[in-house]
Amino acid sequence: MAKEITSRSENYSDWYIDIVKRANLADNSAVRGCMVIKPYGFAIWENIRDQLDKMFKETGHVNAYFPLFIPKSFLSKEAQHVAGFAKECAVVTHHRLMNDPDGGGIIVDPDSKLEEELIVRPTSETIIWDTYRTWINSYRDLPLLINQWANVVRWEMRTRLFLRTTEFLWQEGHTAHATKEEAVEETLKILDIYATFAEEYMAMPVIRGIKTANERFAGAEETYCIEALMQDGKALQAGTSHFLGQNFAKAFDVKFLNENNQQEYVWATSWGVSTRLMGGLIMTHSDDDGLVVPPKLAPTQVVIVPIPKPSPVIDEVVHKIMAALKAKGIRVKYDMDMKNRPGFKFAEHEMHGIPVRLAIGERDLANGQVEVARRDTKEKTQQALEGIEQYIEDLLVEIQANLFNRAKAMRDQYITKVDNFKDFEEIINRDIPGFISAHWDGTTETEEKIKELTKATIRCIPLDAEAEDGSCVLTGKPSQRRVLFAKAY
RNA sequence: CGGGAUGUGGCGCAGCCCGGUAGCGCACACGCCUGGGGGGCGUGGGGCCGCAGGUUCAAAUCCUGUCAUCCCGACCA
Repeated sequence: MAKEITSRSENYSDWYIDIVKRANLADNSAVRGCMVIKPYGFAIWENIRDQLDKMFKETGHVNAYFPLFIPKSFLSKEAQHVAGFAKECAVVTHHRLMNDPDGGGIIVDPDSKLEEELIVRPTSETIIWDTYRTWINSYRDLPLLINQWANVVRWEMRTRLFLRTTEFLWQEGHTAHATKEEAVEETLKILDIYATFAEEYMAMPVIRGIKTANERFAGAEETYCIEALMQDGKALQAGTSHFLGQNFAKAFDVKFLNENNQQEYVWATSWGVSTRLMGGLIMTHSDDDGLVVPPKLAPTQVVIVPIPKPSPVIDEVVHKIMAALKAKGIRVKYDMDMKNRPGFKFAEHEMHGIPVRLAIGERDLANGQVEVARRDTKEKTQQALEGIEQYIEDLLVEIQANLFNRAKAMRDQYITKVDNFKDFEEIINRDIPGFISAHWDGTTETEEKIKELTKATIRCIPLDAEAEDGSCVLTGKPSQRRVLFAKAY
């Protein structure tokens, strides 16, 4: 049926790439590892961005913008931070080009070498904390709750559209607080926003948890995360919120005067989600017919297809329906294209994941009906034209809920409790491995050993993990709670 | 950086072994017939065969070099 799209069972990776390209989300670019986000993909990203932005602002955050370039010396001020990012930085060394005197075209002018090289930001903690030093003097300046929407560059070895690109778009929040308690509270508040957004808007169920020391952000005291499960049984880290302690305050000498006139270092957090969410969105809901977008994030929620093509009598009814839907705040589009036939249009709209499609022909009009097709179940029904806007409003709510419930049922089905290493290996090597809930002795050595043996990593220690005495699935040493393992993107 | 593969109209590919007018499908443009799940017929436009050398009367094809991309590993949001 669907042309040029690999089925999930045939090859999940190819399926993913086919969806991204055929649904016009993104393309590879002339620059290795960098993608072009196409208008339709960007429209979805804008909806993600706008909703998150609203949630940040509702919780007291404001937006600002910091430079793309970071002086090399800044990056090295926090030891762990530089260790974590040094291997994947793009560096600006010159600022001018010239004609090659030997006729070889344009070359870098060797005389334009920079005194100090500039790093293209892989993340902005350093430049931001260097700036905060001058902004923060007193406890009255705190808390400082700033977010920025930006692009960052991480020179990864292997890239995949949306999931891992050399340049990606994200938001990064950087907050400063007077006390540790307040900073930890902020970290958790953001984690809650991320989880709420993922579940209520993306319809993507997530597990809230804490990263192990091994997986922690470079320079953080504690990293909290939301982890989602994709349809192929691999985990996707969908967002992280870091409690940075006083590490960056100390590295950049950011102190404030407390109420008792004493100097103290500031407490910090940072947190981010990226265009990777687009990958999560695709791999949570889409099927072999194309993309599936939850109604709340769909650029177009309802598309109307005239059968077989626009005509004055059909147009008139369509415009009435559109007005009624728009009055309810529903994003609706009339497909007036004259070139393609209905069957082609149906397939195209399904490929783009539009939640609801209406088909209207003169036959329907004679019956006072319209055909309603929902993208999530592919169900088609005839509905009365009268009051159709209410039916559709309710249907969009139902689709949103159905997508979440379906994804959650799948996710829950693929969380397996495991108590010995033989079972662990068997589960992790299934076609759809999913999460493994198992005991772990708490050491990095064991974590690394398990990764080496199975390619599974500890995705997180769930925040809601109950205390339970057990023994480590690999070493048999005592453990107080289960952690979640999975193969990850 | 190790292993494998590929570069030919916008996209997907054949042609290469065995040198001799650059082809097919899709897409695109126009016309007619169609029209409730990716229509049919016809006509037409579009190419330094990745790049640079070499062999040859003659190179997409053979030789040398080079660049790029993709896949599999190690690194990661």
